[in-house]
Amino acid sequence: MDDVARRAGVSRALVSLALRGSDKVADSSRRAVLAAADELGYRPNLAARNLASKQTRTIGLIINDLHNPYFPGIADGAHDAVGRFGYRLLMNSAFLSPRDEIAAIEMFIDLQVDGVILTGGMASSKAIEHAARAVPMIVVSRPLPSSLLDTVNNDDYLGSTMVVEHLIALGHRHIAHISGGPAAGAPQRLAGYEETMRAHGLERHVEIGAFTEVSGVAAAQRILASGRAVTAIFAGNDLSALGVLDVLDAASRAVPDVISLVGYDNTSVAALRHIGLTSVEQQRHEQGELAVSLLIERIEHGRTESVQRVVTPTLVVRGTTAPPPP
Amino acid sequence: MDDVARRAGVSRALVSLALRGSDKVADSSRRAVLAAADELGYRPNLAARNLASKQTRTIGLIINDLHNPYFPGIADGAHDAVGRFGYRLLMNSAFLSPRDEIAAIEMFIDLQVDGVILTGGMASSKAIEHAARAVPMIVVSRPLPSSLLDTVNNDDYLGSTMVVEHLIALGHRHIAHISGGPAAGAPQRLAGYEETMRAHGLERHVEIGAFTEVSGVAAAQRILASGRAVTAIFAGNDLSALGVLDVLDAASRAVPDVISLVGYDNTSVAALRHIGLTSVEQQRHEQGELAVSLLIERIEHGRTESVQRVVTPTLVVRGTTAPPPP
DNA sequence: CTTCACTGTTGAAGCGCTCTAATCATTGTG
DNA sequence: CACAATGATTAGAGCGCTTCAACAGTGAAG
Repeated sequence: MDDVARRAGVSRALVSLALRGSDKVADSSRRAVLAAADELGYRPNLAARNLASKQTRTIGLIINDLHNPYFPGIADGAHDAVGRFGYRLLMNSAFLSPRDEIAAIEMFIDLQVDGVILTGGMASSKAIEHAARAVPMIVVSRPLPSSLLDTVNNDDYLGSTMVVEHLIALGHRHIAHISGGPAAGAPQRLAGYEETMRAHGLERHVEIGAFTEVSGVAAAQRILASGRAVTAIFAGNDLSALGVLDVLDAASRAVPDVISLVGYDNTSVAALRHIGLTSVEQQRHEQGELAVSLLIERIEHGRTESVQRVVTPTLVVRGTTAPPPP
Repeated sequence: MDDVARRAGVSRALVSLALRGSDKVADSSRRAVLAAADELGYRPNLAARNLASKQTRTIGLIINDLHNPYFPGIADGAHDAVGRFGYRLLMNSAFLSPRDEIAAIEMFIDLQVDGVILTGGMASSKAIEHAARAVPMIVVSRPLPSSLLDTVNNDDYLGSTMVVEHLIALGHRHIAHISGGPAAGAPQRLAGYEETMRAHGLERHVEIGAFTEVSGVAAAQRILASGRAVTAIFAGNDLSALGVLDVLDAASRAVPDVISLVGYDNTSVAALRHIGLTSVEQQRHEQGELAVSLLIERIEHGRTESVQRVVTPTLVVRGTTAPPPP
């Protein structure tokens, strides 16, 4: 920076101001500084800048599982929003391990990021709240009520009722649900299913599974083995729906002619033509954007009371749902 | 840090040494420092540490496209290796934009990371080489020969010959290839296909596409429309294979009974039971690990001559390949 | 005893920036 | 023409750590 100052014939302080676009720098000096910096190939050292200014204009995003096609949409939204606010994004993954998840949060805190977005995740709420004391934090796609942090979630209950209403409107009466058990959002989806079925006076049929392909396979096999005349299956998420799809295929139950199938999350796999799974879009892009703007409120306007935002999902109808056979 | 020093009854310098596990700290002092740090909940400021020590023990990983299921495997490998070397990983995405890709690299340089791993990517080799002058860099899964950086790639030529040999061994003679055009690795896969076909005296049938689902759809339609008696299709990657699968399905050409289909990359989608696509595993975990250790060689042992490592792929046979119909 | 070689510890000088308060230059005002 | 007001610039302290050279303290060797 001294070199740039010398070359531009100004002081180091002015170089600092000019480079950050201060309006109290004369146009002539600004041009001289910019030219000198360019000629010297000067790039400011962020560590020094962060240290001196005590802020990084950086937001840390922790992706729970890189292999899960659900999360990239959130990252996209965050990326777009962050750019608008003049911040930058730094990412890390929890690599599906609560240990690594906490390590990622702590690393961001040590790096002095201005805020942290945590997606999904399995770390204990105690550990997360502890971290939230050290940095503005928002948890996305995991219902985690806390007075210390904000949350953004899709309305899983509503999304679930939309699925069931769709199936009922098609004429289905025997609809089974494969629940994700205790996984994030699963209880809400289960509740939506149960309430809607009850409201329509229909009998419920729930299999407890998980949000994985194999659990979908197992649950589908149990449903077939039960002998009950199910005409539609509402899987807790897309991945388990794919497991179901495979079982139905192997058992020669045509989808959707004999059995309709619905997933949840509207992941890229569901959108593949060859799969064409009816699913629920959680507005991930919007969730990501919302997370950033809520974080900025805390960072720049010092908000401290916690906010829980809910986003409205939409049903994406594809080829796996149709009226039941006569 | 001063607080910790005071509480432990030592100097700040010794706190620094103790916290970093120096062996020239008396056990008693070390315990005192650790206890004091713990009681005070002290966490060192990384910006300050990086600034003072001029190293970050951090490696930056740039994922070309978060939506592409190919990349997480590399990240996993890098994550594992980085831990073994006592470094930490920081990630960013190129969000499929050459602009953002360069921005991500520059951000890492500004943050003074010790090394950068670039996966895939579309930035110009000139821009990448320019960045490689500022920080040790390695490019993974993109053939980019340069004396300024290292590369790790899967042997696409070999993988491609393995696919063709597999199909020929099954009895296929009329094998079409859908090329990824100029995409990373595509020319090598094309060459492997052409050479192997030629070596066996078989006629080649190449459709130029891209590494996307829609391009697979278009190419498959062209193949069917050509009227040539193709019994096997080797798609350039899994995604385009899925497009092919859908077209074959719609045209009632049973896979693999009538037509065999092979992809490339062995992504998680190929592994889904319902898809079960025969594909080529690029040893992504190994590529990620290798990238880190090559980077460490540059960082810690000052290696400057460039290294190009090639990893041997393996064929993963699943349900989409079988002997051709009689 | 003195000397020497360690081991353990510390004071102080930076690392490369930002930011406050002070200074300098210029213009407008009475 | 002095003076205030405004705008542009700068000196220098400081951010929280590392690191180097210097310094005690200790026990072995002479």
